[in-house]
Amino acid sequence: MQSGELEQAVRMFYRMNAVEESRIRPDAVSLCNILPAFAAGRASKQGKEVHGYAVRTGLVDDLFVGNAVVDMYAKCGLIDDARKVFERMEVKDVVSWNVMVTGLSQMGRFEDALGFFEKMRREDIELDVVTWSAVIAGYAQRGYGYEALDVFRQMVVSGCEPNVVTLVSLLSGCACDGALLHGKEIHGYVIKQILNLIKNDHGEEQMVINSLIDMYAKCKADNLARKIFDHVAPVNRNVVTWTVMIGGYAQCGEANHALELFSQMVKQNKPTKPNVFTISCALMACARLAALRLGKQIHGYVFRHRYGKSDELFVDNCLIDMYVKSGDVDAARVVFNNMSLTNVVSWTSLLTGYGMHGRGLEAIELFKGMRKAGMPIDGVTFVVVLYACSHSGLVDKGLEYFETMTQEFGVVPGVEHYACMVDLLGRAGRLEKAMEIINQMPMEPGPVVWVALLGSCRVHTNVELGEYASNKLLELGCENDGTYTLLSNIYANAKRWKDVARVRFLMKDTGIKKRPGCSWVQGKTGTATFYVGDKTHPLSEEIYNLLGDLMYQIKALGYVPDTNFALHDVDDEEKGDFLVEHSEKLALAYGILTTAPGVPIRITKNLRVCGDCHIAITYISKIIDHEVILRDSSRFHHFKNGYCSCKGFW
DNA sequence: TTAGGGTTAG
Repeated sequence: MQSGELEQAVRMFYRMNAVEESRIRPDAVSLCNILPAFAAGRASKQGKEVHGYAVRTGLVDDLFVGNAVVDMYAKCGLIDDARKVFERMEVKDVVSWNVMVTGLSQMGRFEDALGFFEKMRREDIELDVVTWSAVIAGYAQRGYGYEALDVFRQMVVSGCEPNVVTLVSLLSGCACDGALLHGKEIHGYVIKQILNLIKNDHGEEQMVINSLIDMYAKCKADNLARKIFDHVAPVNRNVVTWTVMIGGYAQCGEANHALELFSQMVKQNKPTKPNVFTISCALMACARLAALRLGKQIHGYVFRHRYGKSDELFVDNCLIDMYVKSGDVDAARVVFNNMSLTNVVSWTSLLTGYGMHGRGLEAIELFKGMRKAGMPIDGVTFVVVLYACSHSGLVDKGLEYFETMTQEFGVVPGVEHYACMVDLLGRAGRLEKAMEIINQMPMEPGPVVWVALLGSCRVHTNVELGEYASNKLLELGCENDGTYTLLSNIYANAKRWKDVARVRFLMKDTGIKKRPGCSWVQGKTGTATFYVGDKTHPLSEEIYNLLGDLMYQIKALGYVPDTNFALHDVDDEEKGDFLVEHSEKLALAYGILTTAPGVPIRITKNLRVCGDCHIAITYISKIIDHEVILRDSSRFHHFKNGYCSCKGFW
């Protein structure tokens, strides 16, 4: 409810009091008009007074008034008061029960809501579409898609006809865990219902179609989602239709498609104005791709189209995240500094940024500022602070924070904090101390802890501990390409080719494929993507020629190819050739060819940067007139004048 | 009178 409406309701209320004094009694109808207004405005004080009036006058015994009072208390968060009134009602109907079921569900007491639902069934109260929809929505909001689907089935069996609300709730539940994709008969049913809605010209089918698109996109069936999207005539698409499709692509890792669609949205003949949801989805896509240029354009769009005060905070937080992940943490800081209002997300996003870019000291300063500003410091804050220490090699500072987080802040370390400590010590090469921390853990070390240890074993070539960590991961059922690849790399590093072959065989046997390494550069005309040994780019010949030149030049400066990273069981000369073809080197050469002197080259890699590429790019940065900003799956590396910002902590 | 769709930090 708008605040104006609430004021109006309050005025009505005082007029009603005056009326009471003049002995003209407001009737049930007036109470049923006023109570929902107080419910919507969460105005429990006024609501209570009206309740008092209803008791004094006996109007509370009216079924509709009773229901409105219960609903008012429930909506104001006073669910126990709601329940007391409900219990005292002599005559109840299905609405009285429905109000309690939804009230409890929305107060986070879903178990109790289900208790009421069961009681309704036991007492043979005829359930209506609102009861069923409320329970389906309750499951859906908690991410229990299968349960929502199950209740939906029971509803259909009982003969109760679903409506738009039911379908929208069901689909939002199915979007959480892909349940609908496994229930084809329900799919058919939903489609039939939508067709019915369209045929009967309800005008509400758009909402169901939007939910359907969202559900498919969230179930990673983005092709299917797009099919439906394309099927909807452009005039019938509203801002949500666009947003769910853009957000769906962003979450499916199809950020390019998301951004194409965003451009299409704002360039239509009669454009649909993106709202904050759309903006945040588009910025999320930019952040994933590190698409700084497009992110800046969206920033410009936001600036020109001034969003409301309450939306500003949300959009600014998304902008900070976009700038941080696109490699421009200083731009993120400017956004932060210009915010009239910040919240914990704003601070944490920027803190993460300083961590990712290896600017640990600034992260620590920001953390101090966060305390001064009175922001809540919780477990998440410490994950970020420890991460920042870890990526800047601030081992002692990290150990200090780990000690004080409980003593000073009352935050008990969870598995994720131990994982940060293992990472912190591991990156710094203190593997024994990392193992000591693991042995001291009061809980079972989860996969995150072993992954952190395994990663460090890879960097610091510790075969024994690496084998131990990967065995632990396999015991925990983490049979993914990352575990096997890291282990295989550790063996290859130690020249244990038989073991490499064994791991590769295991991968083949279990059908696990290594994700191919892939790097991309944002050029003026779009994104150029490269895989290992890629020769598909139109500039391929120039790229390889330039790389050949660069290799020749840096070898003269002292660069020796680190063949440990080639990981093929061939002789060293051949390995050198494989190394030249790594995706990050190809991306860099393309960047040099297409970027004006003095302008930074921004590269993104889906996996961690290869050690040899890291050394090579450090050398190359001595002889080119560009800063190279490389984001890998772990952090940012800023290469300039023969130096990398990561200082070896990667 | 009661139920409903799309966003941010680790």
